[in-house]
Parts: sequence; C-alpha cells; structure tokens
Amino acid sequence: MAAPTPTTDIAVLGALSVEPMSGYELRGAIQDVLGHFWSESFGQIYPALNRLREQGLVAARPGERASSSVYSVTAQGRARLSELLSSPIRDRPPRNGLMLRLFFGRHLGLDQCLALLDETEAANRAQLAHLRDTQTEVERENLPDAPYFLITIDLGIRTCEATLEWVDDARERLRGAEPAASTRPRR
Amino acid sequence: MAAPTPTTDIAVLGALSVEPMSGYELRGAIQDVLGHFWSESFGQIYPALNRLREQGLVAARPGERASSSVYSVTAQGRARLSELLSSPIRDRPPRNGLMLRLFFGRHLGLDQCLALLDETEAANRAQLAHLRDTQTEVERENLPDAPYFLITIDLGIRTCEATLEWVDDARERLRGAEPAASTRPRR
DNA sequence: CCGGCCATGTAATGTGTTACATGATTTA
DNA sequence: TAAATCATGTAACACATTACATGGCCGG
Repeated sequence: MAAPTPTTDIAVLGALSVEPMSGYELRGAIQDVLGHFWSESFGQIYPALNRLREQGLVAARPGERASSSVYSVTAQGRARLSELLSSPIRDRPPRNGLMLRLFFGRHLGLDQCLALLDETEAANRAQLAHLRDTQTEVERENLPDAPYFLITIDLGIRTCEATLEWVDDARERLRGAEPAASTRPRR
Repeated sequence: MAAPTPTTDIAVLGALSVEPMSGYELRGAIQDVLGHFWSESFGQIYPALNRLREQGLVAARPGERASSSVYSVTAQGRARLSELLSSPIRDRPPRNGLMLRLFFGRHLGLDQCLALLDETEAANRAQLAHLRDTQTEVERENLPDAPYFLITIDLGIRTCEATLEWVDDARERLRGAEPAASTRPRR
C-alpha cells in the first residue's frame, strides 16, 4: 500500500549501482554497510523495486534460484539517482530514547542510569569494531566509490569514539553528584 | 486520532516535572532544551495532555490567558514517569540523509559533496553555540536535575566537535581523491 | 526429511507530521 | 488597527515497521 518515498529510492538505486543483487540481498547489504546511518525493511524494498522496474530505472533478470531476480540500475536509473541525491535533505526530527532517559535520569535513579551507560558502552564498542572491519574491507577492495564510503565510515568511527569518551566522563560525573545513592541500603 | 505513544508521555511528564507550563510552552521548551535529541509536535502534545489529564497523571489549572491552561505533574504522574523511564528503549532505525548522500557521493559530484560538508559545518557550529549557551544557563540555575541535564548536553557538544573535526578531514580527503574535478571548466 | 535460510510479497498497524481551523492577546 | 505571537485542537496524510503468508532450496 504505502508507496515508498524518494529516500528509499536513493538507497536502493545507490546500492544496486555498486553491485546488482536480489531484493533479499539488498536488505542485507543495506544493513551491513549502511546500517550505522540507514535502514530499509522488506516492506519498503519490494514495492520500491517493482515500482522502479515499471519506471525503467532498474532492470530485473532471473537469478540463480527459480524464485529470485537480480536487479541492476539502468542508464535512466543512474540519471535518476544523481537527481535524487541533489534533492533537499528532509530528515525526520531526532528521537533518542537513551538521551531522553538520561535527561530525566533523576527520576530514574543513579543505578539505572549507570546501567544505561554500560549498555551504551557495549553497543558502541561493538559498532566501532564493525566499522573498523568494514573500513579495512573497503580499503582492500579499491572501488571507485571508496573515498565516499570511507568518509561516512570515518564519521561513524569518530562518533563512536566520542561517545565512548563521554560514557567514561558521564559515569564519573553522576557518581560524583550523588555519592551515596547507589550503595545506600533501603531502610 | 493517533493516540500518542509512551515516549511522548516521557517527554511531556518529564518536562512538566521540571516546571508547570502550557502545551504551547511545552513545545517550545522541548525544542529549546531537548531539541538536539528529541522533538514533539502539537499534534502529539495536545492529545497527550488531555489523555494524561483523564488518567490523573497531570493536573490542569487556568493560565493567565483565558484560553490557556497550565499543566503540572501529579504524584501519580511522577510514579508513572519513573515507570516509563525504566521501560525498554525502542528507537526507530536511523535515517541520516546527509550520510546517505555522501555515501553515494560519487554520483553526486565533488562540488555538491563539498557543499553538503559546508552546510554540515554551519549547522554544527550553530548547534554547538546553542549547546554551550544552554550549558552555561543550566550551570547557573543550580537545579537538582542539573547533573543529568549536563551530561546530555555534553554528549551533544562532543558529537558536534567530533563532526566538525570530521568535516575538515573529509574535505581534504575528497579533494585529494579527485583533484581536478572541482576546478575543471566544462568544455 | 526437516530445520534454517533464501526469496518475494501484502495487509494491518503504529507513529508522527503537516495542514487546517479558530480565536485571544500583545505589540508596533 | 494590523501583524505577530500565544494558545488549543482535529483531520488528513505520509511514512515505515511488523506480522503474516507462501514457497523453493540446501545441508545435516
């Protein structure tokens, strides 16, 4: 029902411009490589592929498996991609659940705030490791897109690093602000 | 129509717990103070306030103006806030339009990529200045919430700083990768 | 031969913004 | 007195996820 929006088209045309693949693989590729700043679900991808095919922006050829298709970008599709990339950026307003909870953390309690910081640390360490792996892989492959891929990865890495430094600092600050709260027994 | 979700309730109850205010002021407060990580529209706020009032979580008293109400959190509301703050975080998957465009920046062209970096720099400088102002203000007011407010502001500042450093680096990298493209006259 | 992955697709549902409608109050 | 701001609220729309449904293929 929901006609996918132009932004989904950018992700789909862009990913297919790097390498032709099936809708299923497309989802995986977007998750793996663009996962730290983008996401697409099957509910968006399949309708988008069909629509883009009807518009002549992608071409489908039978895949190895009977039920699968391999999609590739047509010349028109490349033109459309350039056009879409120039279109104004309209991001949804931010909604960061972690920050919201920490902001009102006084009502949550010190222990739970520290637990949130622990989770954040773990998530960012994992993310950082994944980004470094991807970085190494991209550097090895020597694609024409490499400089562009690498700067986006670099921002991800810097953001993770800044967040990890912040976690350490935030922990100390919260412990300092309410020294006895976490160890005080309930009377 | 759309029943506001629990996350809106956190923002509304949390903001009102700091200081009672009208729905209109609530929007402004969320924009000013939580704006770098959260957002609520009137279409969410007003239905939420009415629902929370029916549930006895907030109380409304007439404001200075005839058509306005000042909402404050009740004891039940405070309990509910603590509960909501402990609920699992379910963020929407990320969708960063800038990163998406830079990732496929080869199809956009060097000049437009550099323009995107310029916009990013300007936006982050402005954001950083605003965060520093807010930081100073919070430190001056000496609220019990201050430590929690300050750590969220600090993450914002660190993220801006990291992004600004990244912009410089990204510019150099892109210029180095396609040295002649930006100055080459069209034949 | 069965569990898990590959593969496609649709319908229902949730979530949230934008646009619209209305009117009081303040300020220039 | 006109424009801007304060103030509340609803309806329509846009966007995306989740759940569901279906079936082929492969390895153990």
